[in-house]
This record gives sequence, structure tokens and C-alpha cells, in this order.
Amino acid sequence: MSRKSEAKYDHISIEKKWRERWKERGDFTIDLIHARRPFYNLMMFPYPSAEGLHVGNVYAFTGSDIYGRFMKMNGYDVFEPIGFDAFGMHSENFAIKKGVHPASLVPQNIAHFRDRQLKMLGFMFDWSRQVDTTDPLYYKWTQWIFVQLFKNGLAYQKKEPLNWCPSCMTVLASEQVIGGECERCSTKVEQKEMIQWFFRITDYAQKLLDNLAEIDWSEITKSAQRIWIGRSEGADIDFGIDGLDEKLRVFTTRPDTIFGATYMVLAPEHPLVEKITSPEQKKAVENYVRETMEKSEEERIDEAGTKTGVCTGGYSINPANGKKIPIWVADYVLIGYGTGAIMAVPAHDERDFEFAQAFNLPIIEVISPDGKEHELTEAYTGEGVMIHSETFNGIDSLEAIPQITRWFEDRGLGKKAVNFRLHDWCISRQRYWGPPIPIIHCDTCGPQAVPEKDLPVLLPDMEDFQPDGSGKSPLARSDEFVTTTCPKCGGPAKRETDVMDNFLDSAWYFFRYPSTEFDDRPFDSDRTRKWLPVDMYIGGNEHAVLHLLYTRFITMALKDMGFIEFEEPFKTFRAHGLIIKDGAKMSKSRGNVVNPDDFITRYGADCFRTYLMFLGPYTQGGDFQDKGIMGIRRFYDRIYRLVCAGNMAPGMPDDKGLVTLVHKTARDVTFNIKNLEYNTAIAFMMEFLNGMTGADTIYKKPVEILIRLMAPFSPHLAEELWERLGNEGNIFNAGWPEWDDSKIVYDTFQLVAQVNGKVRGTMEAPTDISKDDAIAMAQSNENVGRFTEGKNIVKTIYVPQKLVNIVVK
RNA sequence: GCCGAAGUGGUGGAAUUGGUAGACGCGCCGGUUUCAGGGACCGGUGGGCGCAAGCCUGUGGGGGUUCAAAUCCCCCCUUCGGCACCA
Repeated sequence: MSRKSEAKYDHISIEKKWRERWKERGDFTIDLIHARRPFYNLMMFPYPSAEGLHVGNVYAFTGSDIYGRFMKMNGYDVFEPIGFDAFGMHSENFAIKKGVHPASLVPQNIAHFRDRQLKMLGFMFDWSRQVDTTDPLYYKWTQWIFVQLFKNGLAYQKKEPLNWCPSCMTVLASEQVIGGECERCSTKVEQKEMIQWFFRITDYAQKLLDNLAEIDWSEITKSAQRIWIGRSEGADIDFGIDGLDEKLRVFTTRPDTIFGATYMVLAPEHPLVEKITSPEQKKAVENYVRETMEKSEEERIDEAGTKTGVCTGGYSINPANGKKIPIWVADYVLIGYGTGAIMAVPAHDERDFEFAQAFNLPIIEVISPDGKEHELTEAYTGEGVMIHSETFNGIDSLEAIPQITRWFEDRGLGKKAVNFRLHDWCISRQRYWGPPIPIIHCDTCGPQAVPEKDLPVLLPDMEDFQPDGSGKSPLARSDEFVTTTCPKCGGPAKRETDVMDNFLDSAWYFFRYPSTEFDDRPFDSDRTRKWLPVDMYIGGNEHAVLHLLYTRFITMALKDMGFIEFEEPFKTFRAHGLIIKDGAKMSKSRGNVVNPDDFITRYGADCFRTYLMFLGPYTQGGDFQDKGIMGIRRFYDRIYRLVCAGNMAPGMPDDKGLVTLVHKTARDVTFNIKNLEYNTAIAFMMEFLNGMTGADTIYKKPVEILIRLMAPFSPHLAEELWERLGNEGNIFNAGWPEWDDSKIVYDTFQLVAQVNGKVRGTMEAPTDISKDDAIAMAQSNENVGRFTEGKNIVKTIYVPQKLVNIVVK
């Protein structure tokens, strides 16, 4: 047969054919009401950026889609929706850069994403239920959520020093500051004191933490959340202030060290600083506070370790022993944690030790590892026996913590306390491209929620939408938008002009998917009961403390407000890994960005999908090497030719080895997919093909099994081959291959003969060989004999169906 | 600095209740097909020694436990990720 007439795997026409067929048949539009085995398979919806779909998106979606298709073949009614997270600074900044209005750019981007890219990749999305966060019909309900939180006291305004991104010209939530930089544009953030809207996520800190123990999430994600929530247990203790009728409250995890407190430190922003400063120190303190406020977050991070501060001239009274100790101001104490003030115990805290050394403050050892006194050259932070602690001397420090806490409690000077580093979620943004915060400010009635019947508060169409850095949103420049009447008293009032954080849009989108046809409610309760919580959620771990934490909070709040019956949104979450290119991160500056479109055109979506999954374990990512995709292409070419050749014997082969291979492959591929170990699943399928083509006759049944196993990876090709083999109907309704464990048996195995742990020979032995026979067989091996001759056999180890190890001396 | 994960051929990666290290690919080498050019098929491919049988060596480095260690324990190095003065 000449090369020309040989069957050629034409991926372009095959993929086109099946895209159309699926659309015609409506294969993936599922009946949400009558579904019998609902399975909600969710992936993180993308920003429809103008650069188009990134290979990282394709990687993420493919891994999720394979899982969804696998579940479908296992008989579940899989709901796999997709949408567009199109509000927010990412879209807006890009629009500014291009000089286009986001309202005209975003729909273009969505169309490109959806029609030119996502639809080419063979995902089984239910296109009848999309979500676009910029659609007023969607953000109406984003605003509705705000209103519910406001009514329930979970949304409030407060003035606080906040993270301000000078480039994006807006405040950010602390989760959106990564290493002192803006999460979106990597500009160094500054501190700015402003009045903003917050959500009380801290009310849920304990629950957010506790539930982590119960949910089936990637451990790496759970641990990131645990660290971010940052629970620490200790005590609040009130120190007196010399000459003032005020209390100075501190939080400490080490009340056992209180007799070693030799000074106090206030954060520069602490409200008591001014009151306690003595006239002599006034100037120095004022200078220090001003300098600190002017420092950027970056400078403070860089300086961590070098201690600065000034003495206030004020004194505090240690409630443990009545001693007078000086109060200092220093920036190593943060206003945002605990009470913004500490009792400094230089002997047992590294930071306090450094500070005490820098400013020659006394160091008193109160915890001793061996009960003796020491000359301290560094802080001792471990446990030990208490010394210099009056009536507590001799007590083990661990036991002393509850004792001392109780001692203070009894005297009304302190109490057990728990602190979280988690802060309330700042959701105000001084930007244009987001849902307006649905609040009306009335001078007489205060801030009022926009009545639900008046939602959505439409984002006004403004030609000039650029942020101006004034600390106010561009919306403030529209009188028409701002001017309104108070819903309570009817008097003149002004609308809130900030828009909401983009992460609120995405905190509830999966509630909307199953209920997109309802325009009188955000989500239908029957629908929600049937489909939520989400069964499987796959996405990037970069959202561990952003989206994934906010989402859990919103879900908990919705439950407490009575709208839903569960408090965790995702039963299972798996973080996928990251794709790199030739060992390095992909980036435009390196010029090593993989463009999915090129590979799809050249090799087909099926090949591209499969290759991405072959790069490495899905949860760990992989290294994309352009040449590697040929391996997958060859694999599919071979299968295609095999099926097209058509000369197959019916049914299953008689050959026991082949039968075993069929069952073993079905089993292994199944478990691999369940565990998201797609790379090894593909390897097993390749071995299967190699094993089949090595035989004289090809049988049809094993080929059909292989095609079903590969269907989640290469849906178009699998459909095509399934049809060519004479099957009717969607392969995804054909069921998942079953296997029989009792068929996975071998008559013989390779018996390894070792002498002193080194392999000296291998021989084929019957599976049911006895221990004695196995040992005898090993000893009969010529090479083994060379190493045992003239030696004493000390012992012999037999591991059934594995090896014999003869130990000689 | 602290926490977590990981270091395996030229390369991506397999193998973990401890039991033949390198599955499956890529690349490379040799061959077949009247084959001219990213085709198909067959064979080989960790390193060293050897004509060969085979031997030695080998999973970041160094110790240890064990009949047996990529896998378990201790110390060290490197890389990546997270947190970053959190009291």
C-alpha cells in the first residue's frame, strides 16, 4: 500500500464534524430538573483577556473536563458550565492601555474566547447556562448579596489605614497585596487612611478554620488558608498607665513571661501615643511617627530586623508585680495585629531582645531551661522553669500559662483571648469597572441600602472612566449618578460611588449557573438543593486565600442568613499545577509563551489536550517542550490506522497475557483518572496499544475498550473511531469499561535471585511456586552458584512472587 | 528568617505497606521500506570495564537502620512555592 492512499488522521475535519454533531444533538445541555445522578463539575471561570486564552487556562480546563467526561461515562448527569469573570481591574487596566472603553472591549474578548477558542477545545460545556459578571442581570444579584450582608450587619464602613495601589489608584484588600505589591500590577502599595466598606469575614474566622478539617481539598490549599487565618491563642492583659486613668491592653501568647516584661511598645498609629507622651519627648515621638507613616510597605519589609523606635517618656505599671516600666513607640509593633501594643519581654522574644539591645533596655530572664540563671546572648523562646517570677517560681512555663491567665482573670486584669491575623475584607474600589456599591448616603438617615426593587444600580455609561487618584471613584464625577433621594426619608441624598471588589463577583458565580433562567432570584432553592454544593472544583492554587476564602465566607453568610442549607461551597477541591516551558516560567519577556491556537491547528485539540496532561502529574504541573507533542500524535496516528485498517477479529483474544493486559489497563487507567494522575493513565494506554499491536491478530473488543478509555482525553477522535467501529450514539453514553480483577492474573513471574542483596539472576517461575522450590530454583542458577560457592548460607529470604535473597558469609 | 514541597539518564517524567531503578514519551544511534527531506516499521540507548558471559557503579551530598533503601531515620546542600517584625 502506498503512503498516499494510507488512511490519514485528519484532525481538522474530524474535530469540526464532532463539534457540529455535539451542538446539533445538544449532548451537553443537561436537564437540570430531571437529572437522576447530578454531578456538578466546576472549573474556575476565566478573565476574558484580550490576549486570548492562555495555555494555563487550557491546562486547567482540560484536566477538569477529563474528570467531568469520566464521570459522565460512569453514569452521572454531569453539569459542566463556564462563564466569564469580566469585571475588575484586569479588564479595565487593559482597556485603559488600549484606549478603548471596557464596555466595548469586554464583549469582543468574550466572543473571541468563547467562539474562537473555548469551543475549539472539546470541552463539554453547557453553553445554555453561561455567566457574565458584567451583565446587569448578573450583577444585580451581586449587589443583592451586598444588601443582604448590610442588612445583617456583615457589611459596614470604617476608617482604617489601608493598602493603596498608586498605579491602580484604589485601595486593596490585604489578600490582594502580595509581598507588599499589588496583586494585579505589582506596584508597591502605600498606606492610606480612608473610610471604606468592609465585610465581616473575621466573624467567620473560627468556622473557616475549623471546617478545613472536614472538607476534601488539596492539602496545600488548606494549609495556605490556615496560615492566612492565623489563629493564635493567648491572653489579653491590661497594663496600667502611670499618672493616667487609662488601660493599656496588650495581647500575648506568653503570659508566663510577664515578670520579664521590661518595657512596653505601642505601634506608631496607636491612639494612646499622644496621651502618654511626655512634653520632653513630644517632638521626638511626633517625628518618629511621621517618618514611619511615610515609609512604604517595602521599606518596612526591608528594614525588618533593624529596630527603630523612640521613648515616649510615659510609664506603664506591670500588673503582675506593680513595677514601673517605660513605654516606647516602635514600628516593629503593627497596629493591625492584636491590640497594636505589646509587653516586651526581651529575654524570651527575639524581636524584643534585638530592640532591648539596640536601646540598652534591661533584660530579665524568667524562663530557664534548667532552672538556673544564664547570661543571655539571644532570646530563649522555648519552655522551661519559671524564675524571677515571685510566687510562680519553680513552675513549668507551659503549666503557668493557664495559671497566670486565671490569676489575671480573677483580678479583672485580663482574660484568655484568641487572635486572628485575618482582617475584615475591604471591598471598596475607587474604580469604574465593577458593580456599584448599592448604598445611598443620606445626611439625616445615614447610609441606606438601595431597596431591592431598585436593583441593579446600573453602572453609568461614562466616556471618561479613568481613575484619577483622588481617592474617589470615577463614578463620583457623574452628578447624574450621584444625585438621588433617600429611600427612607425621601430627602436629597447621594449615591455611594465606589464599586465592589472583583472577588465578590466570583464569590458566588457557581450559585448562578444552575439558575440562570430565573430573573427574580439569584438562585432557585430547589435547583440549589439539587445541584450544590459543587461536587468537584478544580483550579489554581494562586486563589487559595483570595477567591477560595472569600467564597467560603459568602457561602457561610448565605447559610446563616437562611438562603441555603450548607456552609461549604465545594465538597472537593483540587489545585492543579503550573505549566512551565523548557524549565522556565512562561512570560512575554522571555518570548517562550505557548500559543494554544498554533498547536490546535497543527496537531488538533485532542492531541494538545492529551499532551498537556502527559507532561507530568496534573496536580504538580509540567514542562512543555514543543517536540514532545509528536509522541502523542504518533500514538493517535497508530490508533487511527489500526481502526481504519479494519481487519479485526471479533470479540476478545484467547491469549491470556492479552486478556490480562486489557483488564489491567482498564483498572489502572480508571484509578489514575480518579486520582487526576492523567500522565500515567496515558502511559498505560500507550503500553496497551503496544501490547495489542505486538500480537498477530487484532481483536475488536480490546480496541473498543481503549477508545472508551481515551475518550475523556480525546473526545473528538474517540467519537470518530467509535462510529467507524460501527457503534451508534454518543460514546459518552456508552459506559465506562469494566474490568474483572480475577482476570488480572499471571501464570508465571520473573523470579529474582539475589545473593547478599545483589541481583545475580532472573528466571521465570510459576506463580504458585512454593518457597522451597523457589529457593531451590534460585540456587540452581549458575551465576548465583558462583557467588555462593564455598560460602556459608546464613539465611534465605523469600518474598512471594518477587525474589529470593541468599545471605552468605 | 519561618513553614511546606521537591531533587531520579541528554530530556519530561515512572516506580513509596522497603523487594529487578529508569515504565511511558522526547531526543539520540543503527537498520528496514526504490524512503529524499519534521513518514512508517524494527532494534539499541544511565555511567565505567569487558570480545563475550558478566562485573563494578549509580536516584543532590554525607552518615545510619535492614538480608534488602529512590523509598525509613539523622545531618548538610540546592531549587521551587507560601508567609514575612503576627507579640
